[in-house]
Amino acid sequence: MSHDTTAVTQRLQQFKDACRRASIKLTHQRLVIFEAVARATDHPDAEAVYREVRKQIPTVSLDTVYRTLWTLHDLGLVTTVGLPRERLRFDGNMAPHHHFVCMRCGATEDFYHDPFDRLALPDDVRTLGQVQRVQVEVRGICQRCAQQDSPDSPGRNQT
Amino acid sequence: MSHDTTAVTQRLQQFKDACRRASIKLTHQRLVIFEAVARATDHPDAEAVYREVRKQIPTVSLDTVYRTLWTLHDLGLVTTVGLPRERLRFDGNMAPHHHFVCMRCGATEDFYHDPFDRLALPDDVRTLGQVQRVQVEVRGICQRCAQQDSPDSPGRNQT
DNA sequence: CTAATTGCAAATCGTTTGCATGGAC
DNA sequence: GTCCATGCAAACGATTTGCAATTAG
Repeated sequence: MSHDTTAVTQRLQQFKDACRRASIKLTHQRLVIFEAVARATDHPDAEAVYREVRKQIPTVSLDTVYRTLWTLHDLGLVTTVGLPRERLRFDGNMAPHHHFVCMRCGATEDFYHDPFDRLALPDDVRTLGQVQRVQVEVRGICQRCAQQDSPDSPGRNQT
Repeated sequence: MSHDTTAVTQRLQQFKDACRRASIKLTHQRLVIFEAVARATDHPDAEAVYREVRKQIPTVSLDTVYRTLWTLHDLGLVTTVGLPRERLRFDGNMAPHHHFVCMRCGATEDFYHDPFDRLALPDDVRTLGQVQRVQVEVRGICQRCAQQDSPDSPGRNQT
């Protein structure tokens, strides 16, 4: 299972353009790493990308993969599932609620909105598995971070 | 800012009951730790809970906090933000999409559903910060894990 | 009294960093 | 030729584990 091939090709071009614009070097490893994440549909962790990339570049190092993934993230070409650079967080609120997550500082605010508590799921989701809970995740920049628009945590802040 | 006090008291009772039912010991540290997470609204990490608990039990150890939080998680009294025991995952799919996340194995599947791409946010969310993206997170147990209903990863699987 | 739980210290594992070499521009 | 990017190895930090002492039931 992979994303539409044309889409990937298109995104490859996007990547090259982005490199030129950001004037960072378009290296072989970067290209292969980007292709690996762009093609993947399973939200791979760094190790998984590493394994994939090694098929083409047996000498890549894991840290290059990490560095490149963050670079792609900074270019806005890749996202993280959940919060980037996060540690384990616990939530003692068992009532139905939703989250506003600050992509800069990681602050996570609860909010309540009944309509979101009873979203109608499309049927094909049911085929994926047995649903336990549905939550809306709003990503953005929180008030505090938005104000001190000066870099709170420089770089790595896109979506 | 803390949750409704009555609610917390109520949950404390729930906790005691849960302990009895699960026949695990109701220790002082467990009680205080539970109260700390139940009262918190900021999705604390283990360290934050630890700091809070130390105010009442200066001798607790951080690992007891971790162990207890997982116990609470297993009892279904506490959730994690994002996936429990997760590592950093990347997502190369920049098109609007949503996630089905398996709470047992961590597999994350994309799904597409236009209506979810244009959910109307309640106004009070705007006050929290500048919104960048809205995503629906469906938590559950994926097909594969549901089938092999035998413990794939024993314990730590509720929501 | 017994088995579960705690606190401590050491181990583990994912991720990051410093530095010298190599490669893109 | 210059400076950025890579690979290596070592550092780091969050989380987990083994073990002996302690305590709830």
